[in-house]
Amino acid sequence: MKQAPANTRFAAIAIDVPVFGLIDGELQVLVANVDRPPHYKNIDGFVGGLVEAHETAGQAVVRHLKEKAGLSGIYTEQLYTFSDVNRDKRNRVIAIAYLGLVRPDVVSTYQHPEAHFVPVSEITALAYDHNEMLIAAKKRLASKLEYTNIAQYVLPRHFTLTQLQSVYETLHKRDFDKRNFRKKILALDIVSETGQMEEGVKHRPAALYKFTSQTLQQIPLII
Amino acid sequence: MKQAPANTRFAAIAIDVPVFGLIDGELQVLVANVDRPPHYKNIDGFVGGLVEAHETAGQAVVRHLKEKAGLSGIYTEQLYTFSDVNRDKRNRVIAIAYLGLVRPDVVSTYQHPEAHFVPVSEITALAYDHNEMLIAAKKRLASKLEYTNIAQYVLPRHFTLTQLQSVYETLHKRDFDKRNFRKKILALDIVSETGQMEEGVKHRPAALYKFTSQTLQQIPLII
DNA sequence: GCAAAAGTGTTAGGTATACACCCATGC
DNA sequence: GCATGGGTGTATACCTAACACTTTTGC
Repeated sequence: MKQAPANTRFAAIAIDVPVFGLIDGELQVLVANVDRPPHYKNIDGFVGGLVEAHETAGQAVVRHLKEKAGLSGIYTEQLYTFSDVNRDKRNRVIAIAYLGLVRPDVVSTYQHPEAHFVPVSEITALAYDHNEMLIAAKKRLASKLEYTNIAQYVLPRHFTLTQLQSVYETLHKRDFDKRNFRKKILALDIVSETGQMEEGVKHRPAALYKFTSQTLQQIPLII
Repeated sequence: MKQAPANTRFAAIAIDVPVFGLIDGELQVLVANVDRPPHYKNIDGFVGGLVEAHETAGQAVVRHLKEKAGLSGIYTEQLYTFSDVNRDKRNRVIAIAYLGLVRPDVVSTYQHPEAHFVPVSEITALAYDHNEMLIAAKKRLASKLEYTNIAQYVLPRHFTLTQLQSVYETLHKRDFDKRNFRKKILALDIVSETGQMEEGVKHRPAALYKFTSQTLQQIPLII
């Protein structure tokens, strides 16, 4: 592969990945400490890094998530490309943002020297333009819930209908009627019973369900 | 603005814009001749070009549309970023694709030495990965019709309800019942009568409508 | 008066919403 | 036996879909 003429190569290409997880009805996002004085001193930012000459943006996402957050095999999708001239105050970096999702067991057992999950509600200032990225990512997630089976990527493989409902309630900031929610979800045939029941809970155990398709599918209108 | 270290700057950044217009129930797209031997000889591709050091991707879109297609003030939105290592066989170029839309009068009077509109149905091989871009762009347009007022950008400012219906029919490749379509659109309050009527048609003149909001709005479910 | 597209209402079936009580388990 | 969340049905209002004829204009 030849390189483009040097004067056309003024920018570095980065990927950044807000990774969301949902625990106890609270939306969490993965952040890492950014410490690049003088502009970014001891401030949180999403996990990300440069794209290299031999890889696609998607491959860079996989690599950086593994190296900098110890995450692999998680759901990601491209979100938006941020190209403001001063989005990185140090030099010109174009960032291809991705949305990442992890299941609750990942969040609750997460241990990593560089990165950690924090409730989105506690996020204040982030490095670069990551606050803007966060808004775009939350919006994308909430909207995809309505017309895809994306909820599966923030749930355990086997889950109760109440857990599923809680995903919708958390991300849409409103409550749904339990009976109506169940009727709708079951009518859509996007989940099926596993035959298993919850165990070790101090109330009546719930039936466990799974998504019928393990890949992202468009659903004709969920909520 | 300092530059990033040279070894991180291996790629050029480009924007590419499939611009759609709708004429007589046929979807048209703007292409220009690409002639960059040996890989791309005399083949069509979308209008686009490099992003420069001082501008955002959005600004590059405005500039290239003006310079290479004589278009300004048209609707555009970011679509997807293509980063395959060999998407441009000559050297590494990352392309931020945008979707562009023009009104019918633009398509029907369009004259430009470098670019021209062709029916999407007649498109075969395009340069670079532009066939893939075309698919993504058509999909985006069709899907945004369903939950936004984006149709306005492919219609005259004043249009008949039949013209509006025809936009939906063309992009969804199916027919709608005229009475039901009108009821639905009018109930949504996204268009209002202008008070004017069609002129110079050899049949009963239709009432002319306009969109109540001239900016892109989410609509609670159109079709 | 004919061709061409505009414009308009009703009915039936299905979907969405609102709403309250009994059940199974752990402690 | 009590606290906790699991699980279920019905009635009403609303929305969707199917369907055909009359009106206005240009020629």
